[in-house]
Amino acid sequence: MMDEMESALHRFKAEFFKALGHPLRLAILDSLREDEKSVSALQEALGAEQSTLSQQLGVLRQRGFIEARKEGTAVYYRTVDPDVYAFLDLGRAIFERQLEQSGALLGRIRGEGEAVR
Amino acid sequence: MMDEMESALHRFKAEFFKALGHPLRLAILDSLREDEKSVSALQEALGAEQSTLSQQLGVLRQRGFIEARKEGTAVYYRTVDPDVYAFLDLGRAIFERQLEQSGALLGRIRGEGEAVR
DNA sequence: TTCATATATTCAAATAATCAAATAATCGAA
DNA sequence: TTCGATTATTTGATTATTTGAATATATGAA
Repeated sequence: MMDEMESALHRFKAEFFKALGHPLRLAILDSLREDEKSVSALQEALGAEQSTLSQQLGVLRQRGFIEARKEGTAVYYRTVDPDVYAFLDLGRAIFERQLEQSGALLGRIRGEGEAVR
Repeated sequence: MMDEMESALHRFKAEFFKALGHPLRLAILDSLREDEKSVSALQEALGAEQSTLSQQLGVLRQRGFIEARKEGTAVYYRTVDPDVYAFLDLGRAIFERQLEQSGALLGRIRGEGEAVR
């Protein structure tokens, strides 16, 4: 039987993965790869509702993925630990293999020339 | 604005992460690190209800993380792509740093000597 | 001040995920 | 066959997550 400590760890890890289990949150992180961005810049870039965006930014901030800097009336978000991108990219590699195996729709996603992450 | 292809990719990736965003599913994967295991062995090891376990095995299988082999009346599950463990471990490293930064409860989890994943 | 802009928070509704009990399906042994 | 063991599926109840509209808050400019 699993001991308590181990399952506590699994609970924490699950929280970590859950934070990444949302399209908009992934899009936000990708959007912050090169530079910090203001909320309105993200809104423009991602085409999300203001309140929705703000809420998902809150999730990512709570879980420690991003942090905020205030400048006048704007708030700029940036990635706390750039290593998450290595992690996300490794995730992509693995999940691409899964898709390939299931003979899936990767072609459409991967596209040609397009630098898609 | 994000184009459709990119957001489709984010949706797929989110599904991938979401599959990992559950304590029992993580425990299952960890349990399958070294060897395949039957459902009843997992049930014993993880202390989960039979139906709950079977359901979560189904999620992991659907998403392509594990696959099944039938032997008599037992079903043995194994990890499809062992590289997911490198991925999970990298995830752990990153999320540990997040915890440390937030001054958190990692000590208790990490324990001494105990090989916790 | 007051106003406009940017962001966060609250709220309610809709949807999705989780759980465990009950039932079904499968298989080997008697 | 029938029985027992193993696993999967269905079901209903519960809880969690997501969404956008509405409202609140903060800040700088006039």
